[in-house]
Amino acid sequence: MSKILIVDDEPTIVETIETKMRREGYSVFSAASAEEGMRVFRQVKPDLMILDIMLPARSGLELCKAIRKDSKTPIIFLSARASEADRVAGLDLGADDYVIKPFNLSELAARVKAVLRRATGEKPSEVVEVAGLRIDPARHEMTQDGKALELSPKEFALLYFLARNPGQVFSRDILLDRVWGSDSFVSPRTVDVHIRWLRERIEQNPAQPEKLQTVRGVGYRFAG
Amino acid sequence: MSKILIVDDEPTIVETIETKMRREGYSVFSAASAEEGMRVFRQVKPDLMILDIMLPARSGLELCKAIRKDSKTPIIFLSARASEADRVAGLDLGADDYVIKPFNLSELAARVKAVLRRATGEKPSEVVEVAGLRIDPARHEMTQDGKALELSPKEFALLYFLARNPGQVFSRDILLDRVWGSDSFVSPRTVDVHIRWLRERIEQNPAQPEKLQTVRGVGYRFAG
DNA sequence: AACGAGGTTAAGACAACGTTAATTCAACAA
DNA sequence: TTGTTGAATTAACGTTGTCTTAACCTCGTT
Repeated sequence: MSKILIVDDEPTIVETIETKMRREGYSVFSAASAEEGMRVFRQVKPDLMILDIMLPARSGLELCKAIRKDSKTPIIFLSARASEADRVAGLDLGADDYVIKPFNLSELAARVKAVLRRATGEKPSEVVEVAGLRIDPARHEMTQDGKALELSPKEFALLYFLARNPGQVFSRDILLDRVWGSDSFVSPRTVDVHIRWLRERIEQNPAQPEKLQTVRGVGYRFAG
Repeated sequence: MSKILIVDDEPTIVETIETKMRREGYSVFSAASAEEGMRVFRQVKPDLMILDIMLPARSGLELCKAIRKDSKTPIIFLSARASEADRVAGLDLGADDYVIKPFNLSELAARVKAVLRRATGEKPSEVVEVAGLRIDPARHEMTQDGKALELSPKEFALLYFLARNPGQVFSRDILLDRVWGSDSFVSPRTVDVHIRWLRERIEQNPAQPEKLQTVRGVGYRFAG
């Protein structure tokens, strides 16, 4: 999950944001000054920064400038009231967004999500073509020899993962981790059921699978 | 050398842009309101305008409309976190480009240059034609098999966005970001309702949509 | 044959979606 | 001002599809 660095000298604010962001599933780091912020930044290389404009000694704007020198890490500014001067300065330094205090925590979370999506998630998703299958995540479409097939979300995700790594065997645990996510607690046998449904759809004879193969005692693999 | 007119009610922003543009070698004029902007426009006949959408009293959009009545002067809109709806409204009125705050000054300069270069040249027609629909944002008109249909602003923006990217699936979150704009905090389910209304209008049988398809667990897409 | 691993099936829990209606808000007219 | 209209948003409710689990079955190995 993404790492977020919060830089603000007011402990209560840091704490509030920290709690919220953790609950949203991010790893959170924090610093109370620009100097400390820079140190932590270098150490943890966060995916996004939330930065108070008003900081003691060196301002958040300066920190932003320093960071922008050698990184494109997205930055969201936090500013006490809408000082236009701050805003303009923020624009010029390449802030990705700004939030005005007092702010709504959900609003901040929404902006974090949006900025992270723009920063990381805008790369074109890759179409996988293998064994007559064509899997296009952007269109969420799967075709076999030209014919479109309907898949449920989990089926789609599982097949996409396996087909992207043809020939490689994955244990149920690994599949759960990679396809379901590391925070899911489902029985490994759940995988079996989804494999079965996939076979039902893409195998000529589901009883003798050619594409989705079982490796006894180990797991499953997409033939390749 | 080209003359540029900036219309924005925030002095710091005007000043920032002004400095940059002078440095780029343009003659710069400015105004703080739509009325003043109109006056200055008539006087100096600028080669390009940079126009804030949010202006006191009469909006930038109205000013744009007024100016477009008797001139083809290129206009670049400046908008706090532009939404697709704003953008459509802007295109509707013949804006030449669009810059979203917070923006990068160099980026703005680059766009100014680009717009001036093709000032007389081609403007890509933004009309989308797909599946019997014809969507023309410049006229804010939509026809299905030749028959005109009325759409609300949000409906229009949403349909335009989806139809412009046929086949691609968009999550509710992304649609909110791209169509509503990143500064809106509406529930993702709001998208559902607009989709429903659109289906009501453009689908033969709204219960079995052929154009606006649901991709369960993911989002919506325009068939294609 | 006994065991373990995987296959298969069906039922219940749950989440996602569709739909409607109430509410809020802005624009506009009287 | 007041009333009217239309758009947008949200909550509530009903419906449907998906996921998960557990029980049982089959097959291969020892």
